Amino acid sequence: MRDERTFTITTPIYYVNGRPHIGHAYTTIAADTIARYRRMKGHEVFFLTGTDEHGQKVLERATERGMDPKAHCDDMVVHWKAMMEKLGISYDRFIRTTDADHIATVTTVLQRLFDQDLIYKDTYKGWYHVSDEIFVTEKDIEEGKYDKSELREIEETNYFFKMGSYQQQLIDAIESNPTLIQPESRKNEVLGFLRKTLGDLCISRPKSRMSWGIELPFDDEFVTYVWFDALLNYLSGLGYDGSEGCTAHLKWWPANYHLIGKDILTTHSVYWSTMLFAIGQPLVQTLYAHGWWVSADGAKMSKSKGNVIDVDVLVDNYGVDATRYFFLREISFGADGGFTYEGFQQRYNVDLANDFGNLTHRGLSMALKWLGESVPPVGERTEAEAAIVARAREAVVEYDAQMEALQYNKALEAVISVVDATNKYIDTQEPWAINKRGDTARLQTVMRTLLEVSVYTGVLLAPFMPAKSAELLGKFGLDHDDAKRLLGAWLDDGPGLDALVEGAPVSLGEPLFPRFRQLPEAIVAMLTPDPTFEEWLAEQGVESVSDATKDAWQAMYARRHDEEKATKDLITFDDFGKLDLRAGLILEAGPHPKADRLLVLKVDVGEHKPRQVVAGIASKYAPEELVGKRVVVVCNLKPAKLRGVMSEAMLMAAGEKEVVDLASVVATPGEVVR
RNA sequence: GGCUAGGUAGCUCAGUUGGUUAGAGCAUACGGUUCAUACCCGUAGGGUCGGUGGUUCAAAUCCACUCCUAGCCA
Repeated sequence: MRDERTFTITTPIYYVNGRPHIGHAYTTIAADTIARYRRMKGHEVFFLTGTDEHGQKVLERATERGMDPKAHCDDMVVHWKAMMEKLGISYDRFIRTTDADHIATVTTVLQRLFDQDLIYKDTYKGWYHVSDEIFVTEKDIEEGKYDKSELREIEETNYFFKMGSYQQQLIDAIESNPTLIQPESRKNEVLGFLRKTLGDLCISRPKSRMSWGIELPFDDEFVTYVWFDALLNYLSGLGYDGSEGCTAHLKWWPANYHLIGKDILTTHSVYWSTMLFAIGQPLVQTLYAHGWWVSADGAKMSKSKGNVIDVDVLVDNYGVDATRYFFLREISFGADGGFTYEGFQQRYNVDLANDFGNLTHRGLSMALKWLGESVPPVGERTEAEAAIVARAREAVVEYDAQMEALQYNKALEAVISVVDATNKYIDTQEPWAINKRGDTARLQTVMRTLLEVSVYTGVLLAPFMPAKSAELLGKFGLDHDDAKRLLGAWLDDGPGLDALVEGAPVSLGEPLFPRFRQLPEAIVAMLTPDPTFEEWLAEQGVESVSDATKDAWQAMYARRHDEEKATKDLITFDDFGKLDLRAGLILEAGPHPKADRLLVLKVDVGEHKPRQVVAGIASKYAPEELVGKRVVVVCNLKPAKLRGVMSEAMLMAAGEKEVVDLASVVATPGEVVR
């Protein structure tokens, strides 16, 4: 058994035949978060990820581009590393199947298994589709899926791995080790698969058909087929050289977790496990197959439908930390999740802006305003503080257990529950009232509690939100080493909410997560399908256009495109007519009894009695300077109580956040404005 | 056609091995509060747990059939 204070986690290596998408990002974020957590716990971590670069599709793409396959891969890998960078992924090794050490390992393993008669050569007959370069089944042919003139019955020789001989050993291993495949339902799925007879695995391709791969050491007419090559990265990436007596990888192998998407469950649970049997290496401790993010509108994701989950866009608009948080918070790791941008923003606003971000900001604001820019003394704690401490202690235990089980959403729930409890605590303690009556000692205790909770959340959220956590802890003069130290102490003895040092400087800074009132423009634009010329042509049912008519088509496309853009967000004249805008004259103005920012006005809008209007303009105008001012009033807005005072209309004013100026028109009160 | 996953409040979902009045968040309504990012706190309404049948003292949970949705495969 390996040292428990080391931790190995892997993602699949990603096939470079395309660009990274949400599926890759999701697995990688999950792996990164647990890797960061284990490092914080003081464990030695090896986080392995990388790219799978051999095979037919990569070769095809390289050929299309007129490039050498390796050069093509070098080019593609840039996108994958950029994704990792953007998502803040702290991998320890980025392995490529074209790396020399990996190729050496695969070669050694192949030779060994061949020498042990675990790989054999066999010939089979099949229907080969010439232009698609694949073997097709009898059934496909019966169903008429392929053009008969393209099919040729050929005999092909390949090498096979004796996978089938390990069937029973594999079933036994899965049944005797309940944590080998998770979640539970996946384990049952694999056992179901193993009820059928397990065949042997074809592990080669003749070079004449596909040359981009690792050459078989015992037959230079063949290369290794991708799975055998790719799966071995989990060992080669950890230093395994393929020889029987190799021990270089044993510090890290067996890995604690292989994280995979549910689509590659069989290859990992069956192919990889039997390969490990053959090689004589222990199986991974846990193979964890997680679910998918799908578009919540039920439709398959596609660019033209505008329902693609674009991680880049999320990161650009909401930040990398919020993006990481969302994917791990929203659903249970293992289950599928439905994604909408509205849902994302709602989760962001509720959890991050309103609850967590606002809590830290309001706590700091109060403390700085009333007690100055340093950590106040703890003072005497009452039951209320004891309850918060107790909640924090419970939450750490829960958090740690859920993190270890990769139940990220539950770990986050535990942290957020402390945030919720603290918001309630503020409500019941009413620090503003304590401040008013001048009870400094009590105020210090309450403020200190709030600051301590901020530190607490900052530490526990660090694996999920490294940058925001650092920003928050920085307000208290703490860094990641402090976070590590604190976490260690809390795991041993429980948190006491006494991490800060009295008198240490604190600063307010900016709110961590600004609230979003509307979806960012970039996202709205993306959600509105905007077909390219080619897509538009296809929509018109036009398959191809001659050069002669192309200009005309393009002009038509441009015209339609502009028209659609111009009409998209327009309202009709009728819509506008619904507004009852009138000239008004302010007769009276006074402060709102219960809100500093509001004023209560009486405005003549030409009716027998003036309207009462509550307006949020106290920051700009004193009541006395408003009397006599001529304004524009929205008269058919549904009346609403604003902090207890009824408002029967609204003043029009310039200014997005703060009022800049009131709209004014010199006319008899009641005159229609349009 | 086969396999897999799912169907629980208006929305998104929890519901461990069957066991009190089926929960949470959001949304809605009402109330409280002013420290804060128009935020926070409280209360309320709202569900024949897809349907039918069965096992059981007891079913959202187990079984059978069935309808619907999604994905995969042939």
